[in-house]
Amino acid sequence: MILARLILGLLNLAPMTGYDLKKHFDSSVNHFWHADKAQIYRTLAQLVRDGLATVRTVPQEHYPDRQEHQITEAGRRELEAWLGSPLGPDPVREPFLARVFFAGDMERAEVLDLLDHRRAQAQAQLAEFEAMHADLGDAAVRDRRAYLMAATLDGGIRHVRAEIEWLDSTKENLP
Amino acid sequence: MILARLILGLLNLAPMTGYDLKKHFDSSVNHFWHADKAQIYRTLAQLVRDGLATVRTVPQEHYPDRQEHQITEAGRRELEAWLGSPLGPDPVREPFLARVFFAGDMERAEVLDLLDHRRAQAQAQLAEFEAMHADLGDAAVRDRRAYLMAATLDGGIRHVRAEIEWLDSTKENLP
DNA sequence: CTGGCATGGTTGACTAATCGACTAGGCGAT
DNA sequence: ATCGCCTAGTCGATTAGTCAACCATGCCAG
Repeated sequence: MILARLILGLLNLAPMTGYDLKKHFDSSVNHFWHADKAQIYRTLAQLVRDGLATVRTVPQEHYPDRQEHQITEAGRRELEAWLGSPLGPDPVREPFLARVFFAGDMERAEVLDLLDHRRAQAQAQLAEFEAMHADLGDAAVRDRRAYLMAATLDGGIRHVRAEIEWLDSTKENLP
Repeated sequence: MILARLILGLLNLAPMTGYDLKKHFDSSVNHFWHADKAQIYRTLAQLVRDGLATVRTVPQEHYPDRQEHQITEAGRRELEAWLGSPLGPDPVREPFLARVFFAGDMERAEVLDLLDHRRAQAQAQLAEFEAMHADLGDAAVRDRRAYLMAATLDGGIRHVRAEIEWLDSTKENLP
């Protein structure tokens, strides 16, 4: 599964708890992946079972203990293997395009409404991504790791922009 | 589930067998959704259980019988309800961006290789989509249903083009 | 002093999706 | 004659993902 790899990737940057991981999935990683917290904890347990990560309990004052997970050597090898493996075709899944595809029975006004709603959503997401991008320092110009992370965000932005342009053009010519 | 809706949408265009549906998913619908055949058959059975579709067996010469599924009135209402329902945020899932995000440990040449491979894939997909688009008649200018179906393909095309531009820009500035 | 929020984690039930094998007849090509 | 492909559909096993509840503690605001 891909989630196991993403978690390994994050653990490779720093040891983390499931809670930390969830926060990453909800922020820095959320423009290309989403993960449910139950699934994160279960995948983490599986990584430990498979020897790709280890846990140690770190007590804290005033807070619950942290179950800190660290990537192992085997885990690093797994990660490398994934990064170097051949690209499979990733299955497309665009629920919104699906709606549009089947919207032929709707009134013209309803279709316009649908497209407008989507546009508002996309615009909001664009603003969010652009704000995140602005927060990125200038390390991303020299350091390859930072550059690639920033690049994925840029990919998300271009992606959303393309969608907005498509929405506008689709509205304009709608018969 | 979304698949049930997509199947209803297709059945709304014409009565079909699971086999027919699978072919649609592998051709006209493949730019926004993919479905496994086992899942199609199971979902079809579920639609019948729920009264959203009916089956009748149509014998054929030289070929196995067709289990032809037709949408019911209740099915049409379901479909309409879906089309009119509020847009949820659809969870992003971009395995390729995920790889790039974690590719910081790779050599520069390896990263370039990864991006080039993806570019070749995207280019191939673009050619495929453009060929499909060229096959669409001119009905799509006047008829709303045809227009919207063509629009989703156009969306796919813009999407892939944006990805190619992103890949080029990412390669160009890679430190 | 109470309620909400953050930390940190677990469980059960369920739905969705994938993979591979299996059945079975007909067709055309080698 | 046999091999592979097309039509058409079914089944079992497994993985992935979602939803909602539940546990416990501590902090701060009202």
